[in-house]
Amino acid sequence: MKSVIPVTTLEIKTACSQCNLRELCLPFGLDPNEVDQLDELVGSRRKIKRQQHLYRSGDVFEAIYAIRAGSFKTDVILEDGRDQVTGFQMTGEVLGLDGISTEHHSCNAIALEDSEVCVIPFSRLEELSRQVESLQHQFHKIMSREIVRDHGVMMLLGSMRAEERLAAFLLNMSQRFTARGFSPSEFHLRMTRDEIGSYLGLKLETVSRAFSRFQEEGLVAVQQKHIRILDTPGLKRLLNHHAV
Amino acid sequence: MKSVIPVTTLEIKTACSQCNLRELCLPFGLDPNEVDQLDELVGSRRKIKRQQHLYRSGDVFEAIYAIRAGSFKTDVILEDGRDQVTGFQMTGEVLGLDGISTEHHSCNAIALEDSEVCVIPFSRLEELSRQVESLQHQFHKIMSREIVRDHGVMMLLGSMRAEERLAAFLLNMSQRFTARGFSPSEFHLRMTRDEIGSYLGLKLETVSRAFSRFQEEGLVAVQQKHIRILDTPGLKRLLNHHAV
DNA sequence: GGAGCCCTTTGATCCACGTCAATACGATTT
DNA sequence: AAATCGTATTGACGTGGATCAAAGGGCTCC
Repeated sequence: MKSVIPVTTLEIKTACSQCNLRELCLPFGLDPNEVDQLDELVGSRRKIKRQQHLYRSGDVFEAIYAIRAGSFKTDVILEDGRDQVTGFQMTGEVLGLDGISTEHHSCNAIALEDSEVCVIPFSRLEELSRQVESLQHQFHKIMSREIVRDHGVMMLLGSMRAEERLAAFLLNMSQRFTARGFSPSEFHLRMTRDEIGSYLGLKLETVSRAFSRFQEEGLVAVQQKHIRILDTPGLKRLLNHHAV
Repeated sequence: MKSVIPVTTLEIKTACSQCNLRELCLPFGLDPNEVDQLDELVGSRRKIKRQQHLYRSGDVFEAIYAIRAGSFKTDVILEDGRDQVTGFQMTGEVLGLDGISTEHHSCNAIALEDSEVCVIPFSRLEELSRQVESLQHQFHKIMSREIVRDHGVMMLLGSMRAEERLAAFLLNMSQRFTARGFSPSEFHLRMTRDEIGSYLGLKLETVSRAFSRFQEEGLVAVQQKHIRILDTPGLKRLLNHHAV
C-alpha cells in the first residue's frame, strides 16, 4: 500500500474501492473491477471551504460531485432576492444533477463546513455507464432517489404544519446519520435555524420555537446545533396522528 | 411481423417517428435510424380512462410511460389520509421515473381525462441507451428536468404567497400549452380547484378567491376551468415584485 | 484569549390563509 | 325537463405562523 511516495498514498486512500462511503454512492453494486474503472474516471478531488460555492446557478455544467467529506446545502434564488434551500447533502450523496437538463446549473451548492468532493466529469460518466450496466443502473437510481426525495419535501411543504415539518426533518437527519455509522439519536446540525427554516418553508423564529416546544415536551434535547433525540416514537407520532 | 391486419396500421400510426410529440419526448435529438430502434422498444400503448390509475404507490416498477394523449396528475398519500399532488403531466412528458430508485412506484399517477400512454419497459430502455448515446443523454436530461422542476415547486411552496403561486402556475401552464402548439392565452384546465390547491399547498377556497381576484384586476378571465390570460406581464410582475 | 458579530431565543402583535357554512352553478343521469 | 351530485364561489370568523423587537450567548477571527 502506502509504500513509497505520499502522492500514491493519497490516491490509494481516496480511491472509490477504498472509500467507506461506496455503499451509499455511485460505486454501489459494482464489482471490484468495475469500481476500478470508475476510479479512473474520477478526475480529481476538490476541497471547498465552509460557505464557499461548489457551483453557482448559471455555471456551465460539466461534472457531478460525490461528497467525500463534509456537507452542503443547495438553494435557488429569485430575482427579488428570495431564496429557497432545496436540500442538505451529506457524505456519499451526489451533487449537480440539476445541471444535466440545460447544460447549466440551476441552483447553488454551498459548503456548510470545510468539505471535499470527488469530481466526476459527466460526459465520461455517460461513456462508462454505456459500458458498465451496473454503473448505469446505480446512476439512474440515484437520480430517481432525488426525485422521490423532492416529492417528500413537496408533501412536507404543501401539507404539514410547522412542528410536523421539523419532526420530519429531524427524523430524516437521524436516519441519514445512522446510515453513515453515526448515532441515530445524537448529532450536530451543520446548518443555521434560518437555513432549516428556508428548507422547511418556515421563518427562523418558528423553527426556534418548535425546537423549544419539542424540548419542553421531552422529545429532544436541544443545545444550539447539538441535537439529542429522546423520544423517536413521539416524533413519529407527531407526523401521522394529524387529524384531518 | 403481423403484416396484413389493421393492427399494423395502428402501430405505424403511433410510431415515435410519426409522433408529433417527439420533440418534447424521449426521441428528441435522435436520428431517424435511432428513432426506429426506440420504436421497437415501445412495447404497447395503454389507454387510461379519466380518474383511473396508471400506477399506484407500491406497484412494482417495470416501465416508464410517455403520454401520447390526455393528461395526468401524480400524488403522494400519507397514512393519515393527507395527500399532496406532486405534479400535473401533459402530452410528451414522461411518467414513472419515481419507481427506478426502489423498483417500486412511490406515488400514484391518475388520468385527469381519457388518456393514452406509450409503455416503455425500463430494462429495455437501459439496454438501448447503452447503445444509443443520444437516447441515453436525452433520458438523463428528462430526469434532470424533473429534478429542476421539483426545485421550482419547492421554491413556490416554500417562499411564495397564494397569489404568486397561482400566477406561477398559470404562467407555467400557458408555457406548456404553447410548447404543444396551443394558444398561450386561452386554455382549459383539466384539474379541479382542489387539485390545484393541493399542488400549490393551498385550500381550494384560497385558489378560488385568488382566481376571482385576478379576474377583478383584469389579469385573467375565468369561467370555471376555462382560462383566458389577459395580462401576461401583469402576472409576471406579481411574481417578481415582491417586497422582501 | 478577547472583541465583535452572527446566531438563537423569547415575547407581543398582526395578518394571510384556513375553516366553517351557505349558496350557486354545470354536467350528467333519468 | 327535472333531479342529482360534484365543483365552484363567496362570506364570516378563527388561528398558525409571520413580523417586529429586544436581549443574551456562542463562534470566529484576529
